[in-house]
Amino acid sequence: MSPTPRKLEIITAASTLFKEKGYSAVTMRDIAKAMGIKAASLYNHIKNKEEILTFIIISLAEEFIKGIAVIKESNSTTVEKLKQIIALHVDIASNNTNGMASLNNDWMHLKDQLDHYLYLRVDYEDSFREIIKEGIEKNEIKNLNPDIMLFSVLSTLRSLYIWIPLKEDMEPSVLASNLSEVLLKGINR
Amino acid sequence: MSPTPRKLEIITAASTLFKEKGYSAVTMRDIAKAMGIKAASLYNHIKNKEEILTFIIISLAEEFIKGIAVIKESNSTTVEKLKQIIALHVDIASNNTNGMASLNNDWMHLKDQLDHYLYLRVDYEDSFREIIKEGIEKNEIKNLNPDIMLFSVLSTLRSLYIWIPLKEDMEPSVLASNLSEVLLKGINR
DNA sequence: AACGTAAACTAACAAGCGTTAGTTAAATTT
DNA sequence: AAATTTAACTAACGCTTGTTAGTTTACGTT
Repeated sequence: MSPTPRKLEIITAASTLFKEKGYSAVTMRDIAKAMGIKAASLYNHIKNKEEILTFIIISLAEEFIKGIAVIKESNSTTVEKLKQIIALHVDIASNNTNGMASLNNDWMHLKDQLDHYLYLRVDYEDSFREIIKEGIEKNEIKNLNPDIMLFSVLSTLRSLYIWIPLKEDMEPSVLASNLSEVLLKGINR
Repeated sequence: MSPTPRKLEIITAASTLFKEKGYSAVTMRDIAKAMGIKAASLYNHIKNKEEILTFIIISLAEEFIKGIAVIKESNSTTVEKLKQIIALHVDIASNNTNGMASLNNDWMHLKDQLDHYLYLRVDYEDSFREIIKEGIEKNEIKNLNPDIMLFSVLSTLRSLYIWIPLKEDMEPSVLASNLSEVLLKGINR
């Protein structure tokens, strides 16, 4: 089940290229060239191109699902939960900026696992929305349209992979706390 | 300079497909099929595939540049300027959800106009950052890291094209004001 | 020393790609 | 009525695509 080291190298090389040009524009020959081998050699380690994309996306999606499940079931306050979600995104995105690009932009090229991915995504968004709604009911956060709050925060978190490489000097923990400040309290004085 | 009606139909059809699968995964035969003609017929109206993408991206980018220039030079308060920027994004995204997908995800496939696009993008972000910094200096908004504020707000605004089609019932003006509330004042109570 | 395996290679495939050339039919202008 | 223009068509091109088959090379185990 768990990939061999060489397979992981292929996935890593592919992730970098997928981020630069998107899945469809990257050829097996591109991936091979980045590793200094020929395209046919890749098939000693992987089944096909789709398997690479599937691994990148599904393993990341499951990380998020596991993360939010723990947060949701904890007995923290809503604000604490939201901060934990922000930290979760900063953590995962920091450790895999390349893969996050595929998760965001190339999921529609999944075949076998497309339905599974869509299920995970809906599940994640539902959990997130639940936490927001609970916070409104308990009067812990503002009573605004939950979908708009979800959309606003999640859009920022999903774009982290673009900005993190531009701010390499910033510690993930610092980024997470600064982001919490902005997302939770706004920028208005 | 301005495209013929038929050329615009091609661009519109292409935009829809580009949003669904990304520029690289859409073939000229796909675009032609969506219009009920043959791929070769497209070339009576356009120079090549790249021209379609270039038109979609550059015309949108220039809309944003023009919009923010007006806002920046106005003598509104910082908070008013920020609300105007939010309204600008909601307006443009509402009228071209498909094209916004290419602007966000397919700009790297530009050739001739790639440099021009990158220039416009930097210019836009600089103007936006300027407005934020000015607001901090004038004590109109919080004194937080300007890059993080910029990143946070702009990520949400750039993702609007994904969410607007899911919320067709919501008026653009209502969306803009709700979004202003969330982005400016945060979700914490 | 012989064997087995892992991982590279060369060569090739069928399918699909963007694009061009030349043709045809209908609509518009002279 | 004749000439021109517009916008579709068929056919084909050279190239690239993902992938397969068969071969070679290097290395650890017997």
